[in-house]
Amino acid sequence: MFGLVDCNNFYASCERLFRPDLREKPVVVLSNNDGCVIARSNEAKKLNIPMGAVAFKFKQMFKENNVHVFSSNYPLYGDMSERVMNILSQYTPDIEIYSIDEAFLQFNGYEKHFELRQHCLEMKQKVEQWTSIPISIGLAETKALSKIANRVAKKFPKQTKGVHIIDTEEKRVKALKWIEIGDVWGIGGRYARKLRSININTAYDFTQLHPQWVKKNMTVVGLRLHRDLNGHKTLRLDEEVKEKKNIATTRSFAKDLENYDDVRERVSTFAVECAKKLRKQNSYCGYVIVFLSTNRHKSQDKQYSRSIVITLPYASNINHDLNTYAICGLSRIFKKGYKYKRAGVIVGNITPMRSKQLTFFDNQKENMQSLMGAVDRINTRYHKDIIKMATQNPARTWVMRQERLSPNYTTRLTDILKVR
DNA sequence: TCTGGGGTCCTAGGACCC
DNA sequence: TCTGGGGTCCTAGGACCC
Repeated sequence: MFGLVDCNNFYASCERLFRPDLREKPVVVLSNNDGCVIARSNEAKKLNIPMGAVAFKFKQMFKENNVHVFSSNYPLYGDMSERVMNILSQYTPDIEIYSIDEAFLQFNGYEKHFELRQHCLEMKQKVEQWTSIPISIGLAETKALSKIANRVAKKFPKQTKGVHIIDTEEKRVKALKWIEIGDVWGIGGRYARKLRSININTAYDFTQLHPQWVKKNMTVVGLRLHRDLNGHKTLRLDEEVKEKKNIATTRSFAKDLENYDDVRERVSTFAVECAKKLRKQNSYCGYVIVFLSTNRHKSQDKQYSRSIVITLPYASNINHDLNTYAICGLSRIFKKGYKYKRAGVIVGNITPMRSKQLTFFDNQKENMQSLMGAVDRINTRYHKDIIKMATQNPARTWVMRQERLSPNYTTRLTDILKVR
């Protein structure tokens, strides 16, 4: 059996951990730059605050309804996620951490020793006791079905106590007929529209389609889903923690930027951040992509958006290298006369450091790695990046708009809760 | 004033090889 | 009238996820 564990309203639940006064109160968490709503407590959902609601448009509404608003606090969420995953992995060795708030579990041979539903109820209770994060669990014979079982558990908490198991054909059909096509894992907006246009409205309708039609119109990805939903184990548990294939650092700016130097400063910072992420996973990258764009929401402004790929002469993860090539890319795509809203650096063709391909010339100097090591250690110790590239103007402190940031309760000594 | 950020996989088609 | 067959690699674009 597969189990899918999903933390309920994860970010909002994290914000409530150290704020017992917020229990049963509407809580929302905003995206970077406090742009839009990305998590809502049940009470906030009841107020009909939609996912993705634009924060400034709802300001008044939040005030009138005493909605507690938070900026996103990723150190807190990341740490709580790790704690939850650790508890889950005590219940089965077979676990795939699928996202910050979700994990697939596999239970092989448990039926001989455990009543699975009971086992999961205990697991759920343990997670809630140790972390205060409420979770829902879906169980079924395939991954895609466990995902659907999870939705049932979440939608009917009273009847299911947060754990739903699809273990009969009758339950499978019932769940598939209940779930709308657009809510199925793997069916996004485009496919949902296409399927509805041929009168496929539920997951069940989808399972009745001919496999060849699915393959032709939705590629093998759709076909795998089709098989999985029909109860044929197709998608497998992916336990391996893989090195990333791409790493990105991208941001919207709090204000529009028009000057080349201002945009260059941002791109420089993004490039250095990418280099840092690469070193953290012991990899090099082979190319750097730089992109920039104007504000697509302001249709009255002239629009411009471009990206460029710069292939490095040798694989690298050195601040200086990535910075140089990123700026070189920017200089080729930057055009004067536009109001820029967003830019980013993406690195790719990532290879592990242990298998570095040397070139005839241009090999980076040995001592650069030790220099980067020292920079990382110093920057970690002082919490912020006190050593920067000169292109990252230290006088300019670009801060993200984070007006309602909670403390790093669990990851920073100075933020630990005081108990008098 | 104000609309997020970071990922993956698959396919078709072009360029190239012998 | 008329010019093979079998490959690989790379990239852009389209779909999806949380």
